[in-house]
This record gives sequence, C-alpha cells and structure tokens, in this order.
Amino acid sequence: MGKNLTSRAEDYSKWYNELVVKADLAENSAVRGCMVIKPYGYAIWEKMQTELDRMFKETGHQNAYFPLFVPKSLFEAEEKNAEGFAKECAIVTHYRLENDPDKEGKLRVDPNAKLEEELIVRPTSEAIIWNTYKGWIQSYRDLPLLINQWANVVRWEMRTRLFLRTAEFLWQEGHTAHETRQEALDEAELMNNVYADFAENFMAIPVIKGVKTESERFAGAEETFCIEALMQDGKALQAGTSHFLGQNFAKAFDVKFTSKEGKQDYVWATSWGVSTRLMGALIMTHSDDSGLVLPPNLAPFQVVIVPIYKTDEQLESIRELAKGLMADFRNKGISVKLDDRTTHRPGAKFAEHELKGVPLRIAIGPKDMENGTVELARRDTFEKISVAVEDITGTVESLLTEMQEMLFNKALDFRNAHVTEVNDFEEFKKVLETKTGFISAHWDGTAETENKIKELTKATIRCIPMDAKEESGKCIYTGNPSNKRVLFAKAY
RNA sequence: CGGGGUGUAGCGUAGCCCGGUUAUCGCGCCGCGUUUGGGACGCGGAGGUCGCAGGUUCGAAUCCUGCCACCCCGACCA
Repeated sequence: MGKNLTSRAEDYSKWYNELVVKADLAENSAVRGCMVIKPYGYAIWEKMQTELDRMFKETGHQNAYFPLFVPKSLFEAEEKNAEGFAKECAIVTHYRLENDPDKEGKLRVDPNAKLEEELIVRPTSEAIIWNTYKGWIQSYRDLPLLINQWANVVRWEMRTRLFLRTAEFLWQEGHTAHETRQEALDEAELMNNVYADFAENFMAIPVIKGVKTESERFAGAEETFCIEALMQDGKALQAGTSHFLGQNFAKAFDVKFTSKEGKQDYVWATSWGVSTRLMGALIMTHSDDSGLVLPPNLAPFQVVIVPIYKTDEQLESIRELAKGLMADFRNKGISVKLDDRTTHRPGAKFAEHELKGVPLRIAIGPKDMENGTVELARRDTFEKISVAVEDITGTVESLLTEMQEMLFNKALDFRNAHVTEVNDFEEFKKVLETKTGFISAHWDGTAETENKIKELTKATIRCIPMDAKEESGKCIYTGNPSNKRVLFAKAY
C-alpha cells in the first residue's frame, strides 16, 4: 500500500487509481476507457441508487426504461444537442459477423449486413425519449410527465479517467414534460436541490448550487443548474446537473398538448442526471493515507467485528458473543459483518478494513471476554475506546450518526477554506497556483472573457452560485462592470 | 488525434545503454509447522509467449523496423 495518498492527491494516477484498485472498487476493463466495477464498489453504488430512487419517488417521479440505440435520424433531430454529442458517439453500422475467408478461425463484419440506418449508442437519451413522449402526451391531463431512467450511456471521449470519465458509465437520467415554462424551470431547480441534498446529507460531500454560464451549458438546454464539489487536491468536480430544456425538444420531436383552453402548445422540458462519477467524488473528498473513508450512509457494512483469539475455544466463544451483537445491530438497522477468517491475522484485517473505509471496527479478544468489553475503533479519527458489551449497540448507533456529520463538516471546512474572494487578475493567477480551490470573482458576463481566462489559466467558471449576492464590481480581467461574483476553479 | 513515457509471474520491479549459463528481487499464492490485542515467522514449493510481429546475429528481454496496449500532458468532456 502506497503511503501518503492525500499528500500525492495532485497526482491522479498514483493516488486515485492505486486507491481504487487496492480498495477493490473498480479496475480498467479490456475495453478501451471502460471500467469494471467490482462487488465492493458496486455495493456502494447500490446504496446511492437506493437513496436517490427514494428521493425521486418522493418528488413524484416514476422509473421507466428506453432503448440503448438511437436511430441517427432521431439523434440529429434536436440540432444543438446532436452537435454537442456528435464527436463522442459509438455507432452501430452492422448486425452480423461471418467467418473470415482469409483468416482461419477469425470473424469479420459481414459486408452484406449493413444497417439501413445507423444506430447511435445513447450518449444521453433525450432523443429516444422525446420521440416516445410524442405518443404519450396529447392533453394537459397527461402532464406533468415525470420519468426517470437508470441506465448506462456511452461517450467516446478521447481521454478517459477511472470513475470520472469512462467511455461507458452508469447513471440515472430524469426526463420530464410540463405545461408551463415556470413549472419546468421549477422542476429543474427542484431536482438540482434534490442532488445537493443527496450529496450533502447522504454522501457528506458539500456542494455549491449554481447555474452554468452559456458556454458550459448542456447542449440543447436553456439553463443548466449544477452542483459543484471541491476535491482534496483543490480541483473542482461537477457532481450533478439539471437542465431546463425550454421547448427545444418538444419542437424537435413535435410534442404538443391541448391546454384547458383548447389551445395547442409545445410542452416544456427538463432533464437531469448523476452518474458513477459521484463515486469518484466520494473517494476524492473523504479518503486519506490509509485508504477510503466511507460515510456510514454509504458503507456496504458499517461495522466489522474482528475476533482476536489463540485457541479454537476462544474463537468459538467470541463468535457466540458476536452473533448476539450482530442481531442487536441489525435490529437497529446497522449493517455489520463478522470477519472470522482464520486465514488472516488481526493486524492484516484491521489494515484491510481501513483500506475499504469501514466506519467502525469492533475487536473482541480474550481480555474483552474476561472484562465484558469490546474495543471500538473509528475509521475517521482512528480513535479507539473500550466499551462495555451492554453499551455497544447504543454507542455504535450514536457514533455512526456523529461520524456522518463530522465527515460532512470536515469536508465543508476544507471547502470553505478554499473559496477565495479575489479582485485583481494577478492575485487570481497566484491563488490558482498556490492555494487552489474556488475563486469568487467578478466577471463581465461575456464568453470571450471566460474563454480568455480559461486559455491563460486553465480555470473555468464552475457556476454562478444560486446565492450570489448583488454586488457591483469590476470584471477581474476586463474591468468591465459586473453585478455579482461567479466561481472559478480548475476542474476535472 | 498531437507531444512524452512505460510494457518482464496476480501486483510492484532488476536486468536493456555495453547481446552470452537455468531471467533478479519483494509482495502475493500453495504445503507443513509455530503463531494471532496493528499488516507474523521458519522451511519447502508452484507460477514467465520478457506486449505482439518481423529483422540482424552462432546466440536477442537486451540491437533495428513496424504494430498494439496502457499511463501522463494537450484538445474534448458528467
């Protein structure tokens, strides 16, 4: 295990890849830019899915599923969206292989099996979904239509990064249709708030809610809401987006409804998504030199029990005690695992569970059996305490709650300490290089200035915060007037 | 796709410049024994198309050519 993970946090390859592989979360697959999510990593994703799904349903959404393939003619219907994704599409052109007459035992694409129309492997599903919605919506009585899909999508990026930008990734994408502009706008903002709530309260990742500038906006959207998080190396990560699509897709796919007044109008749309990238955010927000640190809400198991013993009899009696404790934990809704492998020594188990980020470890040895205690160790602070057996369930229950909060507060303190207000460009560059993090600065509102700053510093406008206060100032670069600060950062 | 780098056992590596026994070491793996309150130790053992294909040579992990894969930087992006 490599030492000083966080001190090398600026080095993505050595820190992130190593940690992920050793903690058994994921690995690169044989397919270029794709990722194999291993069981322990997938268990974390399942936790996230379960909670998000609950939140979506609480806000009135239903799940559905749409095809992986998008016929090219549908894909190109909404021009801006198509243009935005055109450069990163995987395309199906044939449907059959045949034996290669020139190479024994090899196959080749059957040239006679060319598709009439190419199929795009969805990079996002607006096109195929809106083409379907056309048949579902006739009247205002059919609205709003609030649907979410759990799916994989493919984006053939030139450069990939495990978790953060894989060629194929898992996500959810919500696609909704509404009667009015305002209702759709409200929906887009609502779902961005749901994401922020999820990130902060479930994943313990503090985020800044905002809207994207025009040049950072989703292709085909009129407004993009987003949540932006700050990683330990001082780089920003877009953790989720929610788009107000106006009537662009309704017009492109001719989705009209008859209003109460009997008038025909195009519906108003939103789409919103978060992906397995959130697992990257999780890792890079909380991990330390010993490996992952999982907020209790996300841990596949929150408590691991490690017996320490010399004889088989000792092991057996510890197992008996552990079984009782486990039943108590489960009654309280605490997930627990007994690591009674006889093939590994306790120290090795301690290290392994720290690497995997298990929030709490209970060690039970002969001394404990004598004294009626157990040793309780927490992953975030490494603090160890001796707890009486009869108190352990209550102690664990309150510690899990406390750790969830502490992890969030620690990340929040770090984030807040890395938001810097800057008023001149020299200082802007200096803060970017030395202190890193978000920079709150005035901007004249033009794409030209935004691009120029990006060219000069590699920093982009991450968002215009929702809570940005009115304040007259001068653009950091041009000196032109500005009425609010925006957030700049170098980003993943 | 441009620039740079790396490919040797499951993982990490030495050897390559300067060609020459049976390809080095550590971790991991298997067996036996002793161990077990922070990553155990001893002894024994298994595991290799040296990325792939050509070439030079008596002889290639090592030299040459081509290709492939991966990593980093850039453009692109959730």
